[in-house]
Formats: sequence, structure tokens, C-alpha cells
Amino acid sequence: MKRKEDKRPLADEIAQAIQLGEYRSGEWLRQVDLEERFAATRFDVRAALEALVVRKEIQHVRNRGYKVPALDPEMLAHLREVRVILECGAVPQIVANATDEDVVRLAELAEAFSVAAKSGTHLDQSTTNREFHEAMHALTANPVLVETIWSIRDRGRSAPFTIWRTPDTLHRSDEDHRQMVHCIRERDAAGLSKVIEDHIRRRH
Amino acid sequence: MKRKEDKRPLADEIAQAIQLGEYRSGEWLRQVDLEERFAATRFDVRAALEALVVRKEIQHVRNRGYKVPALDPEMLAHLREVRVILECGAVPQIVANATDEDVVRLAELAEAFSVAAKSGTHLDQSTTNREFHEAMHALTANPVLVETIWSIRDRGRSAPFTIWRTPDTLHRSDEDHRQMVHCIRERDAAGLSKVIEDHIRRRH
DNA sequence: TGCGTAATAATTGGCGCCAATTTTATTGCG
DNA sequence: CGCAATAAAATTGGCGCCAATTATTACGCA
Repeated sequence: MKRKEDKRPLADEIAQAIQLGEYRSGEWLRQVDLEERFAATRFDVRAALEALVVRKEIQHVRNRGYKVPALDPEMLAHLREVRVILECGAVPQIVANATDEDVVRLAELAEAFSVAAKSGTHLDQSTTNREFHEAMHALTANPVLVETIWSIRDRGRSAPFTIWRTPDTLHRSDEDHRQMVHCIRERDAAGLSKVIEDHIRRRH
Repeated sequence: MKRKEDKRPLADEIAQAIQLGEYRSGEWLRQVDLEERFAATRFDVRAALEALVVRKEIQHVRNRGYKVPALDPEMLAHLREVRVILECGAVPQIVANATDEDVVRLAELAEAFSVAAKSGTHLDQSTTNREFHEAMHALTANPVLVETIWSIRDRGRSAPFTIWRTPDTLHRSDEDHRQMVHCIRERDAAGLSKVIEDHIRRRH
């Protein structure tokens, strides 16, 4: 069996499955299961799992295997705090760098999320949300900052399945995205920081 | 040959060797060499190298091996910028959390660095510097923030061999540490942020 | 002497294998 | 029926191996 010669590293595929709630907190990831599911060799699976351990997205227990860590409230609070620092730290550069075209593009991406929020699948919502934030963070023109932000977000599993349990939370995220676009359009750094911080700190 | 049953993961040992300038930018890390040097099996070496790739501390080139990345000025600037965001973002919690005992401890660690700066080895300087900063960041009581800070610092190889090329730069770092302790003692968040930012942005 | 080609040596990549460990099932006893 | 012990099954961990690839050396020719 040969792994589809494609696109993303296996580690990212597994990570996405975790993000989408296909593996729950505390759940063990069996190598043999992953081999089947992802059409991968054991060697590939093991390498991917090790990478995810380094990224702290999963945990390894010797002789027992790998599992999706339970995210206790304290860890979540730590992750949120670091997100606030990073994402608010990114604001000056986002506001300074955004062109009119960028703002138009962001508005389109916010709209795409809005559509997905109303009538899309969980995957749609996750994808459009990610695309919106990726485009926004890319405005910093600092790839290290972008990947650091995502490394923290991914660890906290900031994805629909864990967050958007109700239409209300979806709606709030939709509204927050619009606010973010508005603040960027107006070059309002303080306003953008506030929206982002509130967005991150909000209890879902 | 069995690896000394000990202390730190091999990846960290290799990382430190890189930090200390034992491998230069652009240099290839030969698996067979590392096996010898670190008394490790090939399996262990390969796992360690892969971990360092995930951590972006080294780069992998297929069929050719692993190498220490050259840090171009642009990448260094990105890393510095993220360090500023993170380390200045840590300031409010450092200042809020530090007890009198903490301040005394930090002053001792700053003094240890001062001694190493005057008459210690590069390793002494690296170790005492790291200990000082570790103690300071630990005051945030946010392990995620601490490890994120270090992941960025380590990528930028913020270590003596690459930074402290002259007694003058060592002296400045010594002075900066004292200033940091002073600001913490006085609960001067703005002052501490400034010292840290200047410290990071300084061209060495 | 310099260049190109072929041969040889060295290194990397990933596979298969099996020992070690853990989990599950079975059996026997009170 | 519940528990403990044993056996069997499943899973993990790391080793050895060799094919594939790259680097180096040797050779021949102009």
C-alpha cells in the first residue's frame, strides 16, 4: 500500500482530524488504525506522530502509544493568554500593511465564513475560518509570527467542533470577523486589538 | 554501544552544540558523526534530527541530509520581532507575580552571569545567561508562554558564540540584566519592557 | 593540465522483523 | 458471580539491513 503521493504531510492530516473532533480528548491514536485510515506505512505514521508530539499537539506514553491530550482549563487559559499576546502583538503590522485590496479580500473571506456559518458543514466552517485568519495574519509579513500563532492555535484546537457548539457562538464569530475587517479598513489598531482580545478570551 | 542513560533528550544536546557554535550556519550534520559524538544509535540520531526539523532549528534536504540553516538578516529580524512581542507581552505578569524572594534570586543569577562574563568560559556565559532568563520568564507562571519564548530564542541561536563577540556586548548584556532586575524590583512594567525591547533589538 | 565520464565509496531512506510490553481473553477457584 | 492467575493476542519500540541516492575518486582523452 503506497501513500497517495500528494499534498500535505501526514502529520498535518492527522492534526486536522483532531481539530475536527474526529479524535476526542484522551483518545488513543493506534498506529495500525492510522495506517489504514490514512493509507500510510507504519514508518510514516510513526514519523507523523513523533512530529505531532514535538508540536505538542498530542502526547506520547511509552509502550502504550500516543493520545490526544485532554485540555484542562488551566492549559486552555495559558494558551489563550499566549494567543492574546501574539495576535494582539500582530495588530500594528496588520494595520500598517493592509492595502485596500487586502481589505476587500478579507471582507470576501469573512463573507465566506458567514455563508458557511449559516448553511455549511463543520469542515466548511473550519476551512473558511482558517482562511480568514490566515489572510489576516499574512498581513504581518512575518512568517515566524504567523507560524507561531498557528502553532498555539492548533494546540488549543480552536476549531468548530470544540468551540462552535451553538449557532450563537457561530454568529458571534461571524460578527467578530466583520468587526476585524472594519477596524483594519479604518486603520484602528486599538479597536482591532480589543476585538481580537475579546474574541480570544470569550468563553465558549 | 548504548547511549548514556541520562538527562536530556538527544535533540536538546544537539541543539546546544549548535547554540554554542560547534556547528556553523550551513554546516551538514552527518548522522554517522553524530552517532559517534553523542554515543547514540542511528535510530536515536535520526529521531533527534527529525525533532529539530519540526522545531525549525535545523533543515532537512532529502537524500542529502540535515544542515544548520543559515540565518539571513530577514529571518533574524522576523525572529527578533516575535521575541519582542512575546517577551514584552510577558512583562505584566512578571511584574505582577514577582515576590521579594524572586527578586533576590534574580539578582543572584544576574551576578552569576556577571562573573561568567568577566572570567568564565563561553559555556559558563551561555548557561548563566539562560538560567537568568529562565528564572525571569518562569515568573509569568505560564509554561506555554515560556516554552514559546524559548522556541523562538533557540531558533535564532541567541547564544554567546553568535552574539557575544566582544567584551563590550557582554558588558551590555550584564548591564541589561541588572536593569531588568531593578525594574522588576520597582514594579516598573514600562521600564522593563523598554529594557527588554532594546536588549532584543540591539545589533550585535 | 583540465574536463568529462565511469567506477567506487559513503550516506540516506524506509522497510521488515522480532523482542518487549501491554491489553484482552480464558480458566480455575472460592 | 467475582477475583486472581495464566495464556493468548495486540501493540509498541528499535534494530539490522539493503536499495536508492549522492559524493568522491580514478581514469582517459584532448
